[in-house]
Amino acid sequence: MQPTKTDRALPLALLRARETVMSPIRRVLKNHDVTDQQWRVLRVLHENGVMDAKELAKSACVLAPSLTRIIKHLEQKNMLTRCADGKDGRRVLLAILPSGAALIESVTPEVQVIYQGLNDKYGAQKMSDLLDLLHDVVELR
Amino acid sequence: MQPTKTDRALPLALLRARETVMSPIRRVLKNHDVTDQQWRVLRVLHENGVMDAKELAKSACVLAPSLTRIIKHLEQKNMLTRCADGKDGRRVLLAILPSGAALIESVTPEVQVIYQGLNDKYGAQKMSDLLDLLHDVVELR
DNA sequence: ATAATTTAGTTAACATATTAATTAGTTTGC
DNA sequence: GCAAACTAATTAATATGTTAACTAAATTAT
Repeated sequence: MQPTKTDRALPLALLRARETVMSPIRRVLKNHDVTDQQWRVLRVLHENGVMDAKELAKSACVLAPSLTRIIKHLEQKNMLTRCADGKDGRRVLLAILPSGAALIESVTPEVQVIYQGLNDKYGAQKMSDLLDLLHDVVELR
Repeated sequence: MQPTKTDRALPLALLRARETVMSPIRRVLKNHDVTDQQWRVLRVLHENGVMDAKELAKSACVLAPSLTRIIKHLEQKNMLTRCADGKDGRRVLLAILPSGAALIESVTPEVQVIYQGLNDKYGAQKMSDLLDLLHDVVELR
């Protein structure tokens, strides 16, 4: 194996796979006027309830500076609220608002269809194997 | 399987895996004053010789507008050259220059070490399986 | 041949990624 | 109890991602 050869380079393979998967999903998100990062943030918040910014950033896989801007943006759209933590003056607590939840619930079924098509074409077993291998990569950290 | 559950979502898993792999590599690249995209562009060009912008963009997995900017940047650093294609006035032909090649050759060994460590910890067989599965994802396109 | 279409590349506008520096609040050490 | 160290979040600066619009060159169709 030649790890530096472009055609067997892991980072590039991960990027290409992500592009393939995200491309049709992005079209759906575009129709609903959200970027995929904004969608990720809202989704995580929808699943987990109230979270502070650090937890949210880690779960949604966005960096803190990006999250600051995304929050600002989503706050103006009334998708989420920001409030200070009473116990720790540094922390910012975030919660999804009804219009944010409504967005999630209207987008999710459309995305489900795409995921299902992907699963059918790719194979459920392979998909599961792939997810396991990807999680193992993250465990190396 | 719940494709919309964040903890089994393929795009997020791909993103997280990429972060894990790229993070130490980025530190190396940072020391050599290149971003990973610039490095990818130079690497592909180094492997393939003269290419036009479209081929390069596809191989390096960067979008055309990004490539335009990256080329401008790398041209100013004398890492590559741009010249018009005689046969097709629209095309731009690109070739790596000695200082670009020198950069690749000085960075590659350091990155090799990181890849090797990753391979050792993760396991060569699993790595190969993962790359195969990722290539299969791209084939779905 | 020439108008219509297609293609390659660039530019524009906005959003995010990345690192570093900064600010404000909290904890630790002595 | 207070200075030092740490932590959470924001701001700043530069580079890239993403879509759309645009320009120029080449192809196609009639």
